[in-house]
Amino acid sequence: MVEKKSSRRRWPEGYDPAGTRRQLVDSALRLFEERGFDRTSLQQIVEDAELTKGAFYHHFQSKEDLLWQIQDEYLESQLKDARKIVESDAAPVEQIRALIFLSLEGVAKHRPHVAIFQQERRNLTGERLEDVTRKRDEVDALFNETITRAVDAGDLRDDISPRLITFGILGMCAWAFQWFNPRGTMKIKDVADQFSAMILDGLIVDSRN
Amino acid sequence: MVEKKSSRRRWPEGYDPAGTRRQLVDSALRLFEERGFDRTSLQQIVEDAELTKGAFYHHFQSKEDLLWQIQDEYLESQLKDARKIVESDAAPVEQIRALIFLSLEGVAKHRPHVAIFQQERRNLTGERLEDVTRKRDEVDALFNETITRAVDAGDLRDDISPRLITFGILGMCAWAFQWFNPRGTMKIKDVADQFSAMILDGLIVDSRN
DNA sequence: GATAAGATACCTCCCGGTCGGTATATAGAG
DNA sequence: CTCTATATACCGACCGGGAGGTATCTTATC
Repeated sequence: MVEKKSSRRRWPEGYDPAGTRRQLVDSALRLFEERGFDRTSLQQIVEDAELTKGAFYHHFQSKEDLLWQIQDEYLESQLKDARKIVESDAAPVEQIRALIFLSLEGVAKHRPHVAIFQQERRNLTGERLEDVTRKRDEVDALFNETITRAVDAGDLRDDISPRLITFGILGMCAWAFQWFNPRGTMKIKDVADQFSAMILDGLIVDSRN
Repeated sequence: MVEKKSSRRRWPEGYDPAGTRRQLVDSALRLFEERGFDRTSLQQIVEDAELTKGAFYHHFQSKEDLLWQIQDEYLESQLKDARKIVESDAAPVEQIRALIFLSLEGVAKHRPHVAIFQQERRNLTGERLEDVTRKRDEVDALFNETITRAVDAGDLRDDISPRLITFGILGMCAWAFQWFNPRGTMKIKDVADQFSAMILDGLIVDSRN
């Protein structure tokens, strides 16, 4: 995969401009996850990608711009998938299960993105911060709408506010990135199923069944 | 208070060393929460406390040392309270409710500590990181033990692993600091009660009762 | 030649940390 | 009580280094 190893000034035959950008993003993804945004210098990113600052500033406006693009590509992806679920004709409760799975799947499949989004968001400022926050809120709102619909339909108890349910579920899912090990024995689908069961059916053993 | 190597130190009565130190900690608490550890310079902390770098380095070994002390004072406090709950003679399920409340109460009452612990932990290194991680794990373990006891006693269903239940609950509670507004209408006790109900009794409305 | 893609040298800024000095309070000697 | 020695508490000028960012030049493609 890594074809470009030229530290000298030579252009390979089919050189790929988009590939260079990707390489920078991928290096940043790794380094930001490992060491955090502030503790990762431009120099490190550029060396990791076997490039130079010149290349970097040809593709990005600033270090913050890179951070924003990383977060944006994840949010856009999650937003798209979440919309697909909410716009489906599945029952509200099934949509909730699907959203839980989507969220956890994101954690499992895109760890660096999630880590960076959760931990480095505050390094964004101004418009970029607003943009990312807005998109995050949109995803949250999709959860909230679905949950509210489930409550209104009488499928979920109405003595707990939908807002609180939403935050509870989001928290459970978001927290997974703190402990879930993709290489462990537990598959993310199992986590999703058990979390869903826990929230929807409850934990208490009583005499009703 | 941790003093490992000391050479017969005694505090003169007339001075107020603890006050100065507190002022530095309090300034750091505010600034770290607002701007993050890396984006807060020593100069800012010291200016905010109306002191100088000289004073700072008289009380702390380094910037990281200050960060560690802040996290430590929170963890010690939570650990103490959590132990008290687990060592009580309340029923396991009631202990779980109490632990959930403790965790959420921490978020509400010590926002800056929680924010700094959750977001800036990675800025610690070596022994200090290990120490904080160990104490965090101890708190988590108290949750886990209690939950396991509840499952073993037959109070909670046994088809969801205690470990997963623990992480679910911890996530819900930890996430609260992302959205909970202490000045809002909702009291933290209500959040705790509703989260407990959600997890323990479940959300689904069925015909069995 | 125009333009894109990238390399290299360089700039300014400010960060964490140091270090010598000073002021204050207490303890002990006389 | 005063005088002095000493430890604490704090000040603030200073430093090396590395940070993000820029200017300018070179090379490849059309």
